[in-house]
Amino acid sequence: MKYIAEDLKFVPLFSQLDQEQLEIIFSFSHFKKYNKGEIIFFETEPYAGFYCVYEGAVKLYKVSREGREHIVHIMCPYDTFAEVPAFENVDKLFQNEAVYPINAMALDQPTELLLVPAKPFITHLRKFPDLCLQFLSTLSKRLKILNSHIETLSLFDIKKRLARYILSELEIQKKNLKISSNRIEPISLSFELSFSKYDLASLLGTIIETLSRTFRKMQEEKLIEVEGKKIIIKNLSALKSLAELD
Amino acid sequence: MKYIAEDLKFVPLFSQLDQEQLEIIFSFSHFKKYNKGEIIFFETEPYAGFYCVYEGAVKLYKVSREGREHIVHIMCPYDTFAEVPAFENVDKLFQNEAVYPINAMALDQPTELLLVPAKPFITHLRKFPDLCLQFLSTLSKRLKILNSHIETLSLFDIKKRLARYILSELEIQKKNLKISSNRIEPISLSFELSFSKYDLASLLGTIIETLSRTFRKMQEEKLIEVEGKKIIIKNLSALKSLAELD
DNA sequence: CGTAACCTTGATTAAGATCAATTCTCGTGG
DNA sequence: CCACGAGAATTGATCTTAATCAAGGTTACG
Repeated sequence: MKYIAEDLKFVPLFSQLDQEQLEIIFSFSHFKKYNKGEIIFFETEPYAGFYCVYEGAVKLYKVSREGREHIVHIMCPYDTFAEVPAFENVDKLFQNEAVYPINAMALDQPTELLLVPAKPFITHLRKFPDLCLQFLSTLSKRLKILNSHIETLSLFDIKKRLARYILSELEIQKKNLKISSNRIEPISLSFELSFSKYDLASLLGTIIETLSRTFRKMQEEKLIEVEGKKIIIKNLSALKSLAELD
Repeated sequence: MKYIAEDLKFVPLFSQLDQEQLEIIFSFSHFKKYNKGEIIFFETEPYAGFYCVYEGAVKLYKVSREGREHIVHIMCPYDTFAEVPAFENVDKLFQNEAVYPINAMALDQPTELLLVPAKPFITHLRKFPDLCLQFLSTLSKRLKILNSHIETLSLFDIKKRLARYILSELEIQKKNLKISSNRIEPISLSFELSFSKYDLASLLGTIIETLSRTFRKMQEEKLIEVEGKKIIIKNLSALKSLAELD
């Protein structure tokens, strides 16, 4: 698939920019294609720039010395990631001392990303005050997500974490429905996992065996039903109360 | 104590601003004093603006329904906090729908904060492109800290978390020494806890009993020595290797 | 000197990780 | 079309870590 500068408009980060500004950013950026399981960058690798997902999905994850993996984020189309080293310390960036702070791996078969090289981008950024504000908003949202991730890890057990995850997926689906259809559709109480249960376990800060047992418990309690990758919500209000979101 | 506009210069966030800009921000901001244990704001409370610590310390924390508390951040002089709702969604902000995302409590007896009201601030922000970039850098650093917090919670046991905390305190001390003294001083291998062990436990995602036991174990292994609030490092390299930072 | 907050220590329990054995699923090639 | 094998997922038994419960000790401070 061939993309053009206008496609950048779908990226929330760039949605406020005019055609000319988009062309500038597009001119020094380039597309990269990855296969499932392919590494995009490793932690501590020299920083080139930030990425924007066009197709597929990307997991951002940390690995402990013993090899245990924890997924911090899963990025979907039009999400941007790895902006932090671009802004954190501009001097460091221009001295080529910035590094990626995390590992990134493609999750889907054709994962297509736009790489926006940081140095030309930062050089242009001063000219686009609106883009600055947009970035502030994007980073603020990211901070909020990370805060809630910390809350989840430190205060909730696995069952509650899973309940929260299921409800958040439902929310995303609701939003997507609103965008894609103009007629009123009944909100579906089911969704498909878009990645393996292994990755879901890692996202929830646990391991696959524990996740499997937790799914079983929640099925026994008639909260949900699991068929392969499909999750069907059977008792929404009980799920909300379990997740402490009612 | 009486502060003037120039004092804002010590705040990294405002360090690049000129006198006139500082005066503007100072003109619509105001100081607030808190006693130890006093609440600064609760989660979900309507958002007024962000804070800047002048004196004392502030803990930012989440509380679970069962009453368990987890400290996400401890803010010290010249740190700013609660900027996120100002940037996250400007429309929401001006419709008075923004709320604080976390709880904040003063930790020290006289805690003095500057409250910068968000609406006038955002109105002015467009005129200060450098301040935007400074905020991007501040939020990026915060993101990095939160990422490492998540890594710590999900991949390290309590002993490793404590080792990491001790080493990070040593780093902060090293930095402060560099700033405050122009002669070369030997780097001290001890420091004072600046808050209670109860709060330290909560910061590390555990409870005070477990923290107490962990301190004892680390003393038995001759890694550190604990005398009240004073922590003395006895074996730095072993501590680094435990924290996986060597 | 007395009380409250802070901290330590021990015994017990519970959540979740680890280890190990199967089973399920799906893509590939014969 | 079936067989094979690899990766994904389930299940059970056991172990480890850290939380909970309970009691006592220390410190700070009016």
